[in-house]
Amino acid sequence: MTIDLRMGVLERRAREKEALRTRILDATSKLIIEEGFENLSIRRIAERIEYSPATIYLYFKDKAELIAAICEEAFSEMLETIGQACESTPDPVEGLRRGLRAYIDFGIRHPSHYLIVFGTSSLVDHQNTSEPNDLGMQTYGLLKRGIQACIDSGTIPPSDVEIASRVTWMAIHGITSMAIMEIAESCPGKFAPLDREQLIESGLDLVIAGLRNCTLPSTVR
Amino acid sequence: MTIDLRMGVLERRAREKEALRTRILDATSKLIIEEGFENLSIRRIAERIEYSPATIYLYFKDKAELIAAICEEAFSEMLETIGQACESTPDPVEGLRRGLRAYIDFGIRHPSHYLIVFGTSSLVDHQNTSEPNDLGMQTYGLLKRGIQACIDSGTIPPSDVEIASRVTWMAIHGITSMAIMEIAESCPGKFAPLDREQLIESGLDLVIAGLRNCTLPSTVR
Amino acid sequence: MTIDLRMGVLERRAREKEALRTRILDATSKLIIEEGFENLSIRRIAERIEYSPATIYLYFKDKAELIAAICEEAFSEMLETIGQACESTPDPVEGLRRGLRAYIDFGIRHPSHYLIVFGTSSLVDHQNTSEPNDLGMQTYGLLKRGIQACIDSGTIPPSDVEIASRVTWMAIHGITSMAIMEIAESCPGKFAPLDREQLIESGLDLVIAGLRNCTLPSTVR
Amino acid sequence: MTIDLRMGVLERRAREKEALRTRILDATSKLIIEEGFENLSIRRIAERIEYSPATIYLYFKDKAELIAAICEEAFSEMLETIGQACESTPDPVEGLRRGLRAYIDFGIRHPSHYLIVFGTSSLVDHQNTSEPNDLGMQTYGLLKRGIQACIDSGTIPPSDVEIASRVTWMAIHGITSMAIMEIAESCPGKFAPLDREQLIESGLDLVIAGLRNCTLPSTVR
DNA sequence: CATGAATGAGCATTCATTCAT
DNA sequence: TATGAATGAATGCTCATTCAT
Repeated sequence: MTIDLRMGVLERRAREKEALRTRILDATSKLIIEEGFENLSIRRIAERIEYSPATIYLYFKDKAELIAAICEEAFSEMLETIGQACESTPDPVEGLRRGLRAYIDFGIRHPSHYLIVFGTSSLVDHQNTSEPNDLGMQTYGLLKRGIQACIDSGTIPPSDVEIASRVTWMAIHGITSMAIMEIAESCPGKFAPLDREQLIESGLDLVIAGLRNCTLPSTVR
Repeated sequence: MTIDLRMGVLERRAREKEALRTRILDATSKLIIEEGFENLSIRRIAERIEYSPATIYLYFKDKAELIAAICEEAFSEMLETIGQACESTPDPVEGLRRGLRAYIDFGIRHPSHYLIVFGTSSLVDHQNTSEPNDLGMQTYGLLKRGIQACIDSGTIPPSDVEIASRVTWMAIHGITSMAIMEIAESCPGKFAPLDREQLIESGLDLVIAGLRNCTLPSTVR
Repeated sequence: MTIDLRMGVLERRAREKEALRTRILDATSKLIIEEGFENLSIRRIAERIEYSPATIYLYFKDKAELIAAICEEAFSEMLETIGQACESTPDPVEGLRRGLRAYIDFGIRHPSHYLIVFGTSSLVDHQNTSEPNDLGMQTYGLLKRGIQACIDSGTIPPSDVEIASRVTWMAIHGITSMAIMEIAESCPGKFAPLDREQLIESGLDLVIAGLRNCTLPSTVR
Repeated sequence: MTIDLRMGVLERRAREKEALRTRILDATSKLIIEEGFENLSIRRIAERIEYSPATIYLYFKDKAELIAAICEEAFSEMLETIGQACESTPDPVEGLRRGLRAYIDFGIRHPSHYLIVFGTSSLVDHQNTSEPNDLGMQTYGLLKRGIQACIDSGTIPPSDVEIASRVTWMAIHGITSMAIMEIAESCPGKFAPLDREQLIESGLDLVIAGLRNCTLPSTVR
């Protein structure tokens, strides 16, 4: 009985601990979205959750670890929504297209998260992060599978799937990050302010048409 | 002779001054690549060039001016090399392709310049920069002209040139920034380390094929 | 008992916190006297109290708030001691005189506080301070009431009380600030080092005699 | 003849040197008036005279020496205008009054100079200045003489002239510095914005009436 | 478990001053 | 005589982080 009680206590404690961890992550996410990554500070997070800054260090070794956790969260959501999009139709090309679109939309919905993970300013940080980032790989795997399905169905010409996937990703990344940049309303008026939706759809058209009509290498060099 | 000597002195001084200015710019560039734009500080630059922070203010009014100088440098060279590439062949499609390739190569050769200007970390700064950035517009003009030439020659289907250009730029930007990210050797081993040259050429193939085989909108929304 | 202990801890902490706050204020005061208001810096204060500069920001939002705290402290004590002095006698003229003397003495006792509030180096700061400074107004109100009482009792000729008060204040301010300057032992030997007490009393005699024998304007221009 | 020529050259050089010194002083004075003492910097002065900052050090050992020179200049003008005012009438009381008024007016006309010399923020600096400041003493001498003349003519009761002078100076200093503070438009609306002219004249009335009707000590303690 | 208090390191910028030329 | 170049020291302020309690 004593043991049972103790387990109950331990359990509750574990749950509470987990709950605060989650609150920290949520607050951080919101802060990033609302005030931008560069204005994120431990103190601001602490204020938000109404705990002291020191408390955060009980849950995360340092700021980097906290951000890494955020990225994982982001990746996880990304993986799920893209996965759903891909599977929402039996048509392989349409599935691929929906997956790509989901990727872009994720970037637009979570610009800071996207930029933390794929933005060029994250160069340094990734170097230190040695872990292979499983979720990212899984997402990329989704893309590869989508491309493969198209090849298998004969809708796009056969080629090395690794190359085709990477090339597709590059282009889609360009669309995504430019879309994000325009959200941030930078370059105001520099360029004709085109309709974002139209631009994204055109971009997808271009990529899909490219994939269908271009013979990519069948072996990597 | 006195005059000659004096002129010599003045000249040497001017040269030295120019040399230090260049050293500052170079150090800044390197620092941005190595440690990220957000970790750039006057003090770090000063350390790098082994001068005192105050010295930098002898060459640039403030941090903003220093960064602006880097951008201008970048744009100016970019415009020139791309222009030359475009004009190096009478074939419009080949000209377009060479221009795009020159764009990518510029990014690879001057990653920090590229990232400062087009990288997503520059979001904030561009907002403040009110000037329309003439050189950037001119470069973009080159792209539009290239696309238009292809349309005129019937090699790519007619469409709104603004849309076609922007979509192309997005995709090429994706290729460029991903290429840069790999230079920086981030994501080490995360993905199969494909041959960069092959990747870039495949990307260009994809984009060109896309442009040729895809009917983009003929009017902006 | 546990509660008692905890309360003890909390209390002690509160006391310590208050103590450091006071140390900061004192150090600031001294620094202002010794090195002048314009040489006051957060870092110097920090050195003085042997804490890090950052610590000061735990007690005061910024430099302005720190200085504001000093002013409030000053005004508050000033108001009280002058008020007591005024009321220490039923004779209106003697009451006025004692109030003025209390004003001068306050300045001598708290030279830096006085100088921050009324010194000419505070020109700039007051401009920014939008709040009407209630305590200062109340102190000035004391003076006006004192003058009015004298007029009412027929001991000084009737005149506009605002003018009489301001003129009195000007003269007393002169006495006070000169007395302070001599405390600081500046002008060493420039002038015959007269007895301060005698000087102050003579100054008060002059002002009171002036008020009694001079017909000041009865309406403001 | 050679000697003559040389002397001519030397003379011209001396004249030129003196001229630049004067230009520096003038520029400094103007800068103080226009932008305030606390914004005075060697570089700003250098810009004004279109010489390099280093040049200023050829004429003045350091900033302090330059400012000391400015003060002397100011004192010198003060002495002259007050002297003229005193002598502009045979009536000793009126002469004294005019002298005091000239003092106040000088302060209003050259607020920064006045504050540098008599302001309380100059505490520290005066300590270092060991020289007895002859011009200041002479000006004070003017006041003493004025008071003495009044005593001699029987218009103010006999007393120790040193005490009477100091007391008078204190009061007048109060009027002057408060007038200056209002020029700087600080304390905006804190107090009823009385007419300055009226205030000054009333202040003088008070002081003169005080001197006439008050028996100050006849011996210093 | 949580935190109040404290801090070292960092930031952009300005200044008086020096010194070789 | 004059100066261009350079700098050490200073400014107010913020932040991630630590640690005794």
